[in-house]
Amino acid sequence: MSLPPSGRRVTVHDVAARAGVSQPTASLVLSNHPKARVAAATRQRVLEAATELGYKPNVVARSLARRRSYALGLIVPDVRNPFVADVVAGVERVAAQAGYAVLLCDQSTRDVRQHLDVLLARQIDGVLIDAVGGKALSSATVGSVPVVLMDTPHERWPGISTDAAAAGRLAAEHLLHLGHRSIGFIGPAVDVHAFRQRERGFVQALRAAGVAIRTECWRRAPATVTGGRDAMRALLGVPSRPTAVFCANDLMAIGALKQCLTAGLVLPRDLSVVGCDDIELARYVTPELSTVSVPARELGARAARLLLQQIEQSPRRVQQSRPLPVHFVGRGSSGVAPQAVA
Amino acid sequence: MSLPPSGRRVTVHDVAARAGVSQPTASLVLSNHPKARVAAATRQRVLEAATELGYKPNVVARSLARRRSYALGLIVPDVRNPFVADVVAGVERVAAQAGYAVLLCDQSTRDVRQHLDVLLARQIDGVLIDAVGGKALSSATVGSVPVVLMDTPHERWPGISTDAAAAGRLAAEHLLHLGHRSIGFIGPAVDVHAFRQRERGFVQALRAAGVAIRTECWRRAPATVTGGRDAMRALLGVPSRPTAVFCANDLMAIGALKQCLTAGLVLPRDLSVVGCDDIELARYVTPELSTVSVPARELGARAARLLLQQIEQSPRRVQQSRPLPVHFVGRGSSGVAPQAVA
DNA sequence: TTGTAAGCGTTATCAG
DNA sequence: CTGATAACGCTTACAA
Repeated sequence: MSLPPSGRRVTVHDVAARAGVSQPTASLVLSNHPKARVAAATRQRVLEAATELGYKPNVVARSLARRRSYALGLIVPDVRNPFVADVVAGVERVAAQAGYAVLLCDQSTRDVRQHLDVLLARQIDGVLIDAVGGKALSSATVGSVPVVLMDTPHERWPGISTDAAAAGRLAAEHLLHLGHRSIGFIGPAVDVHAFRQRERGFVQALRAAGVAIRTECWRRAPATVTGGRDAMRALLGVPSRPTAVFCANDLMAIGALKQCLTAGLVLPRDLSVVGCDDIELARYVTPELSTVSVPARELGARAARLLLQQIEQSPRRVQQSRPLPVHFVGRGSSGVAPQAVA
Repeated sequence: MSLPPSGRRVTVHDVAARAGVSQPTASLVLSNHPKARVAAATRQRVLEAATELGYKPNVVARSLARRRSYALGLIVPDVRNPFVADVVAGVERVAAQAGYAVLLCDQSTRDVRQHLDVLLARQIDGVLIDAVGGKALSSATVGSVPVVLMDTPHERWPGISTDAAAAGRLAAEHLLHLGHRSIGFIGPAVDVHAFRQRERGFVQALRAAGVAIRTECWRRAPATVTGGRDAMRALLGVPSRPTAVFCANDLMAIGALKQCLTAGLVLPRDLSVVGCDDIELARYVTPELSTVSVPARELGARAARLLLQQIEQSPRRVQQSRPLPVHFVGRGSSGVAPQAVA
């Protein structure tokens, strides 16, 4: 029946030959171009030939000719952070449904610039960058490929953000409402916008309430579980320790929580801990983590959609969308402040 | 100084022109081919021209010509599972260092076959598939591209696995050693080799010890936190419930643990729970989760290396490597069996 | 050592 | 409606 061309993969050429049409004609019907004006009979023959031969288009060749790769770059800080994994999942879904491949780039491997170089060389149609440090972008060169930033507002490129300042504020208001006045903070030193804003929003709300910032209760640590744990260990050592601590993300908060338990504290009686992100596991630690819920998946999905829109209706002006709303989720790790504060 | 070709990206052609050499010559030095015999002076000129123009190679064009894309496909069940995220991180690192891009494919989006079709059309140089159900592979067609499977032994393709049977066995031995005789299990129904083997190893060890399998204590649920939670809820309802439960992964175990606490049990006094994977957060739940440590990152890294090896020294015979060792980690969620068992 | 010519598999632009 | 012909940007013989 079919003539499997020895060895080689079957190309449009083979299909055309078998259907008895010219190669470009075959191409026309196979890439079912909207304005493909081709006789029904011919189209039929071509399609038959294609299925008979088991024709699969070569996307690389197509990319070269069309100067479109139908691939997206996705640069993230660290896939192993559950929040980031959610973002990735959101991106992947939207991209796949639109027929785009996702090239995953983890910053633990190379820095943003290097990743961008690689991605550009691969002719990706657009790039998504999640939570990158401010400086890393300034020197970045992307030519004319669309970029969409996640949680990193930038004058040059559009982006989708979550309402990080509100997240900090909500955490502060919650703690203030519970009567806390001696409050600590644990966050990373990196220059990542979302983290800074979370901190800012937190600080501003405290200030607005007339609560003094105790600098000795402000701790910097990597945004990881162990970072949170270590920072909390240090924090528990300061004289007249705070009655509540806000951590810049849930991983840190979970580490901090654990450290408290290890130190024999009873939560939230002795100390309130509040996180940020609301990763799935936040409600599975003990006590359950009070936190600010941030829509990670949605962040990824929206960013991906925005990018696709940029790519496909290219020179359209992009209206800056408002940040995705966050909301506080009260659980067991936070409670009313101890009455007696020296 | 430089002549930035209007609009267009700069190509080898531009570089050649500027250096006053033929285009293929420029290509030769730029793709620094090992056997590129080209005069030092010429090479120099070409390189200068390249940097002056800011030349970046077009990987798509190169891929078409070389019939090699320097890209890998990575198909995973769900990036949001921390174990999987670790695997992904391992793969990404190795691939990036070797100059390969990683196309991430999540099975929550499409099934394996569909992902494979897309990947093949993109001319990827190889595919990594993690923990796929047995049937999904049988119908898969990949032509001649190398495939490496993770935790999914298969007659047709090489792979790297973790010692899943040992994992189950270790969990069983631990519980038996603690005196448990009435033991339950929570695992997914899916036909994924690693899960099956964990269960098998567990069952065999129990049988070997003469412990009867109580089928009413054998629960199927999705391999997620909520799956584990729901299964445990059901399990707590059975008459004369088991004194210990093994969960096929840590997510399920964490869900199960939580359900126990919610139900007012005191662990490990009332019930012992053991997980499998040893994700980072296992030691941050309360009580800390006893589990079997499985080297996720290493699994990903090894698989990636094996795949690269297959790609680069293609027809070399692949020696099947032995499974990656696992080890038991005793923590607070498991303890000696209650003396009195009706 | 270098340049010429051909090709990788598609798509796009034209005449016929 | 169809079929040459020419790109797309790079690699790779093979001559010069």
